[in-house]
Amino acid sequence: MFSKACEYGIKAAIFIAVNSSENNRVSPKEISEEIDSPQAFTAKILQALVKNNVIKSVRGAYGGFEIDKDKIATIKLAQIVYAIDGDGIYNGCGLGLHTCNENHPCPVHDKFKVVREELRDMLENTTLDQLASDIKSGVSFLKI
Amino acid sequence: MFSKACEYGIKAAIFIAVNSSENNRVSPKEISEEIDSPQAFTAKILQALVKNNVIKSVRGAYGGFEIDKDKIATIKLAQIVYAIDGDGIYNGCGLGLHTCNENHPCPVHDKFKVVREELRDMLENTTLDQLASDIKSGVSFLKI
DNA sequence: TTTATTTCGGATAAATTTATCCTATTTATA
DNA sequence: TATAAATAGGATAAATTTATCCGAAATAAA
Repeated sequence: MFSKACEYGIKAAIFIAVNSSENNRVSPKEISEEIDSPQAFTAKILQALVKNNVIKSVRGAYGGFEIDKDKIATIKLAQIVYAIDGDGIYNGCGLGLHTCNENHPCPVHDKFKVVREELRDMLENTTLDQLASDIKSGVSFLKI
Repeated sequence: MFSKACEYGIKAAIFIAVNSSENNRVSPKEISEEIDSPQAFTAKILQALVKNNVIKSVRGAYGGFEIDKDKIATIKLAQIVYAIDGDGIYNGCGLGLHTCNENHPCPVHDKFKVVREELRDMLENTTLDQLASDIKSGVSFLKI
């Protein structure tokens, strides 16, 4: 469904959110250990999230990644997916047609629309704080 | 959502269905031209569909690919996707966790479940003849 | 101001997916 | 039986995604 990069990005953002809510800045090393991902690759993905204003980086000694506490509740899964995988999941044709729309639909256009709307809905109505709180309470997990 | 191979596979199967309903056997060349896909790669995908009993191949002169007329209405999109992409889309974790289930869920487990069920539903309730008839009536298209 | 720490970013490598090529095998027809 | 036409399948190449490495730039603290 999502690229590996996007999976890492989502998990990393959740982990950062959990820590930022406790005023704790984290490094790529800590992140990749907690979410079980390759460190250098994860660092690249973090850069993309920084560029897209999903997370904040602080360079230099005692630096790391964080999210403004009061922003955690406003960040949607959709923003993370968009930052890493782009808008293909929303706008791309299910069968890869270049031109696929109501007037010139691919064979599964209508059927896919339902699924895609469901997905879009989910991504746009799920915020980082919801996901982070489940991690904090031990209801959900970031690895294994 | 699906791999390129799977996209080609779905389109190829629809094209074969359209032709088989008119007692017309088709070649990889015709198929790849009609669905705008690389010929040799498409041929490989057709082999996978043959192995999984989605389509039938006839070797030798005057050979080609076809689907038993009375089988077209029974073939579900799900079978094609399974033959090419496997069951990852059903069973895989949205965030790539090896162990992700009700007892040990990833952060988006419940939210994803809804989308995945919608997708599964769609794939298991869409048959080749439905898709083929839209192509025949010019309502939907296989390329551009 | 120097040093240690840490992100940034470019270059490169490995793995996977996508795509091509060529030969073997099969089969209908002459 | 010989021939031509067609799928099967292995080997290989190209493209993309995933992953690693290393030096440059930034920054806090000594």
